Amino acid sequence: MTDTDVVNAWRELLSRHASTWCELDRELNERYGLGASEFEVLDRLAEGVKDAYRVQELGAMVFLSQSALSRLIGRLETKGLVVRSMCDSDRRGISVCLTDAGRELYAAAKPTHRSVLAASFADAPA
Amino acid sequence: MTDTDVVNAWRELLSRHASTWCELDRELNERYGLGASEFEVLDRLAEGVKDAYRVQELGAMVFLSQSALSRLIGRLETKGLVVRSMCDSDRRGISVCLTDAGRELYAAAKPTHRSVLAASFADAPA
DNA sequence: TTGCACTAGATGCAGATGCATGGAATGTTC
DNA sequence: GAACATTCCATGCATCTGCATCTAGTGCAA
Repeated sequence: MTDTDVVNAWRELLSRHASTWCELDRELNERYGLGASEFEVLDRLAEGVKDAYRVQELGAMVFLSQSALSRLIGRLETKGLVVRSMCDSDRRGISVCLTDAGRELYAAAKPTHRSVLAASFADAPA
Repeated sequence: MTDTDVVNAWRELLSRHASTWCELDRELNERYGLGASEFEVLDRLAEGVKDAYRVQELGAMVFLSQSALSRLIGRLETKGLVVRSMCDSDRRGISVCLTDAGRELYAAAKPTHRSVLAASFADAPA
C-alpha cells in the first residue's frame, strides 16, 4: 500500500464519516431532538445485555472523552431518557440506566438511524 | 447487507475515524501546533495544481461548515501560514494562498501525518 | 487506625463547530 | 438603470468537546 493509497483511503473514510455523521445528526436532531453521539449512547444502552452500565463501560464503547461523556449523560438525564444512580459495589461509580421514556424514544429513533446508515452504505458497501 | 452488517460497518468506521483523527490531532498539535483540520487544509493547498484556492473550493474538499472553514483560515493566517487576498474575477470571493512559512511547516509536518496514517491503516487495510 | 497513592466521575475553562444572520458584490429582470 | 434575488465570506451566539483539575471513594501498607 503506497503512501498515496493510504491518503486516499483516509480521505474516503473522512468523506463517508462526515456525510453520514452529519446526516445522522440532522435527522435525529430534527425528528427526535437527539444528537448523533447521544443516539450512540442510547444504542449501546438499549442493545446491551445488562440494564445498567457504568460510565466507564460506556466510555469504552463510544469515542468521547470522559468529560464529554459525563456531560452527555447529564443531557440525557435532563431530557429524562436515562437515570444515574450510585453503584453499589463501588460508590465512586455511576450506573446509567434507560428510563421508559428513553427506551421509547430510542425505539422511535432507531429506524431513522438505520435507514440513514443503510442509505449511506448503499452506494459503496464496505 | 443486513441491518446488523451496516451497523457493524458503521461502528468499525467510527472507531477507525476516531482513533486516527485523535492521533493525528495529538501528534500534529504537539509537534507543529497544527490541528488535524488545519493540516487537512494545508494539505489541499500544498498538493494543488493552483497556487491559490477560493474559500469555497476548499470548502468542497474538507468537511467543515462554511463558518468553521472561514475561522480556520483566519487561524492559519494569524499563524502566518496562509494569506487571504481579494479575488480579482469576483470581488466577493477570497483567495487563499500558502506562504513560504506555510509551505515549510507543511513539509515538516507531512511525514508525521503520513506515518500516523500508515500506522493506523496497517492493521486492517481498507 | 492513619496515611498515601490511585480511580471514578463532575466541572471550570478555553477552543472549535454549526446555525443563523449580516454586509458586500454579482446577476437578473424589467 | 433600479429593484430584487442570490452568492461569497465574516461574525454573533449557543453548543459540544477536550484538558486540567477537583472531590469523593477505594485499596494498600505500616
